[in-house]
Amino acid sequence: MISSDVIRGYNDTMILFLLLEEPSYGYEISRKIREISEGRYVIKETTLYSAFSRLEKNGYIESFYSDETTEKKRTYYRITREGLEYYREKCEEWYLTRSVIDLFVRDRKED
Amino acid sequence: MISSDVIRGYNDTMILFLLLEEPSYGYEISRKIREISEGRYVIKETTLYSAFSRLEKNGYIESFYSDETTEKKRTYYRITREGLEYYREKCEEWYLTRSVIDLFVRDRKED
DNA sequence: CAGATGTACTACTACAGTCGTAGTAGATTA
DNA sequence: TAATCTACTACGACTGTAGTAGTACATCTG
Repeated sequence: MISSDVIRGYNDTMILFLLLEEPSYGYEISRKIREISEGRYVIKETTLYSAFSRLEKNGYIESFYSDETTEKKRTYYRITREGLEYYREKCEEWYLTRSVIDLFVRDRKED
Repeated sequence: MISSDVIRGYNDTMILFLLLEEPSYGYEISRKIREISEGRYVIKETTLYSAFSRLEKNGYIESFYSDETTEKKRTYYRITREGLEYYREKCEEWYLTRSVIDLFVRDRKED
């Protein structure tokens, strides 16, 4: 399992990625991350909800309640225009970061 | 410029990578990181020195002073067996992490 | 029918790594 | 002689994540 200290800074990006597809809520996001990563990464609840509030505070996502009264009371989130913009920036940043770290991560001595 | 929150957790790995080549010291490590990354990443002094002390505390590097008395007083570091081990683990972790983040970083909607 | 499990959160505390700022001090270059 | 380079150390602050705990309702299982 991946230590989340490594993914730090990309939880927000993953959440936004999933919200691009459709509005969603905590538990579903969590489940999708686990599924997409095939269990390699499982986001902690605290991390997830603190990410939600941070993203909302920054205007990258908006919360709302489902119209259907039959449904369980839960908070849904949808991505905003600013959120999409931010997501794209993070993607660019990721390519750059990945290229830099790749330079330092390879075997040098074989002993 | 890359946000250092992203590389967080890989500063140690970069330092160890450079120490694999030869023992070195703060300023040189800093310079090499800047050079290798072609200026895309510049490690902060405070980050660097706190990484040194953390790595030494964990037994991944050892400090020593140069024999040459003519040389400027500076602390050198060399990587230990445990450091090499740790470096290898971080490399493996990186490949895994990279593969996971890659799944969430790609354009989904083109609007 | 009860109890376990799944869903959907909230609250609070703690910590590690990084940042910003500042300061020291000797060596080299202009 | 001043500016820049080298080689650090100290301190306080911030952010994101972790850990722990608790609430509450729904659904499945024996």
